[in-house]
Amino acid sequence: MAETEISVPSEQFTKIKELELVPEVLEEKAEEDGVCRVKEGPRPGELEAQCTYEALQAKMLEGGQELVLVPTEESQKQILTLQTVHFVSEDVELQDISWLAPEHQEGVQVVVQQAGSGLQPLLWLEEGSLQSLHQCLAVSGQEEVYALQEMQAAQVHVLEGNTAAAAGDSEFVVSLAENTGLIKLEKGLEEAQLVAEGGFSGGREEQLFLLEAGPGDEGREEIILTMSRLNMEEQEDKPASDPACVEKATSPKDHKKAKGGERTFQCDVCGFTSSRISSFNRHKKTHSNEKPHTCHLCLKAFRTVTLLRNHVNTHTGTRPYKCGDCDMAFVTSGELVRHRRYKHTHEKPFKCSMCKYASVEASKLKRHIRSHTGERPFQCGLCSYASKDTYKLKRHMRTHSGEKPYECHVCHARFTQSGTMKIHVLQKHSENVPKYQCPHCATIIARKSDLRVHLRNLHAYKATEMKCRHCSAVFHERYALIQHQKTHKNEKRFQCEHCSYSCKQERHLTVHTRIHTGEKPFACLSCNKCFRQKQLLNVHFKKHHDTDFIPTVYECPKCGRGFSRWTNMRKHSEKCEPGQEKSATLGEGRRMRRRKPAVPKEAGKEDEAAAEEASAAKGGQSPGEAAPVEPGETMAGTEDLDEDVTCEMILDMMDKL
DNA sequence: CGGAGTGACGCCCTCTGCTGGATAATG
DNA sequence: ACATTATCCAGCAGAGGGCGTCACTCCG
Repeated sequence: MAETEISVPSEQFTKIKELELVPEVLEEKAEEDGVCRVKEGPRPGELEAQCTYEALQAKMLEGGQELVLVPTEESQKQILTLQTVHFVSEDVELQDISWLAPEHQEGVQVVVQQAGSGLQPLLWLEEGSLQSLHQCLAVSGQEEVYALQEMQAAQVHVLEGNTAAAAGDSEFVVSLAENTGLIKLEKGLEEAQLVAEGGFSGGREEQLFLLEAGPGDEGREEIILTMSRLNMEEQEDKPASDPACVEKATSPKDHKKAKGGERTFQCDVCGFTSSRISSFNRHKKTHSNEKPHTCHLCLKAFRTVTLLRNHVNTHTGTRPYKCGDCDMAFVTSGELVRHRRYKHTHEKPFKCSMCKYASVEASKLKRHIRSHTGERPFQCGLCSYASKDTYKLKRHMRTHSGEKPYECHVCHARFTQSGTMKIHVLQKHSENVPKYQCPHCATIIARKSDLRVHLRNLHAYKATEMKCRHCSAVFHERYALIQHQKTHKNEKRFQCEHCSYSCKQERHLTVHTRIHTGEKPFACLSCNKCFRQKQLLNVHFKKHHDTDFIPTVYECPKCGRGFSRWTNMRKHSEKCEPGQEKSATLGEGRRMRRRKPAVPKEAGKEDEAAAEEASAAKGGQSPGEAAPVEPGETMAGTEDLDEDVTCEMILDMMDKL
């Protein structure tokens, strides 16, 4: 006897699950396949009639799990999902169609096509006179194709989402699906069992069909036939490895007489013993991968009906376990208990032995312990990064793929993490943006993390002393140092030895001192004229020796007179007679040539600089006085003169020149 | 046989904090 | 004009919460 069991590959399960068998999706897929959809499914009792087609096309879909039957007359589609089958006789020849009655062999073609790594079963049946389902239906395994007639018994689940079961027992309907029917087409031991489960006898013999209807709440119109193996315990020729015939698999020596004369059954795998055959059978199934209970929506298989029901509930949204303290509801009692621990009782049975951490779930404690041990089991395949859990690795992989799944709904900027997007929206597009006040100073910072940087940089205690650049004071906190140095800001601490001139910066005093020394270190290469400052030399050179030089001119908006300095123009403009304004564009003075104007930020600074300049001029001599020149030598502090002072002086010189 | 309880794995989320580039302010 | 510094901002990772799902055992 041959046995073929088709397991549902996880990949396929995922794919089908993603489709969720939503009608629209299925219709799309149907159009892609060029296959029409059933608009109204057959009633369970009409299975044979529905499966009698003038031309029947059956092929495996998605990894060999489905047969698509395409009737030509009604342009309808049925999907047969084949699970596990058993065969009465020895394996049949793949291309052998002798299993068909001679009168039906004409026009039938059985083709096995190669697909993927293995022999992908692909069955095409083209025949015009088949009269019944069992004649035209074959069952394919991983590498073989068999006729339905070769099977001793099989279950065929006919799922029809929008059709009420014709004869479904209410208990059975509740236990598997809302609309479930069962056709029993074979007499035997299974009959009693199936009838007990809500089946009913159909009109055929030698075949066993279980017809299931889908939930019917999603408007599904397609029909899915699911074929799965029945409990074949009574078959004599079943292999010992078949978990369904565990009693057969247990040798007679395993049958022991218990007290009172009852037999006990011992598992030859783990030694488990039971006096009840039902318990023993159930235990034996734990050693096998047998999953006879298949979800008709996603084809996933389960070992027990309970598991299947819980799974189906995930499709239907049925959540029997409702929380008494909130509106949440769950599929299983375990989920409810866990939810209550998280949200209501806050019971955390799993406690870390190394810290105070406690969790609701053991897996969370296990994950937490990795933060102590440093274990990083999840290695990135593209770099050296390894994470402590799968999600972090998945999140990390976005750095390689460039994926930015989170989009700002306002500006459509994209982000790699939801948290980043959230703070972006908060800071950029929200009205009440939270700010963080530094507890040690008046600084207000937009982000908490940046406040921490601020505290670290400005308010943290530094072991090394930080000296004031103006005096001998030392500080251990940078903010205190800065505040202290500001007190030196308006001090004119640099006093000229030769006159009453004083200034705030040493470099200004250096320039001033040249007035007394007569030093003019900057000589013009074209005319040998010497200057105390490099900038003055540059201005001279541009004005007298650079033919391309066009000086910046600020025009008075009232009279149009040109000034090289904006401040001079403004002073003039204030005294200029009104009514002579040329144009509105000259309201603030016209700039020429100069791209970045030396417009002062504060008028006070301008006045302050002018006063300083006046002070320097008052205490010294005229700037045109000659001084010895040392070729190639530049005076320190003259190349980076403060704009507030030096530019004013230079521009004033330009006006004078 | 079914339900409860438990464990395990996975997924997704939030909160948090650090980092470094960009930019503005300042000297 | 330039250098330095503070703040802004997105990227990224650590840690943990909460739920979905399923397998398994125990018990009535």
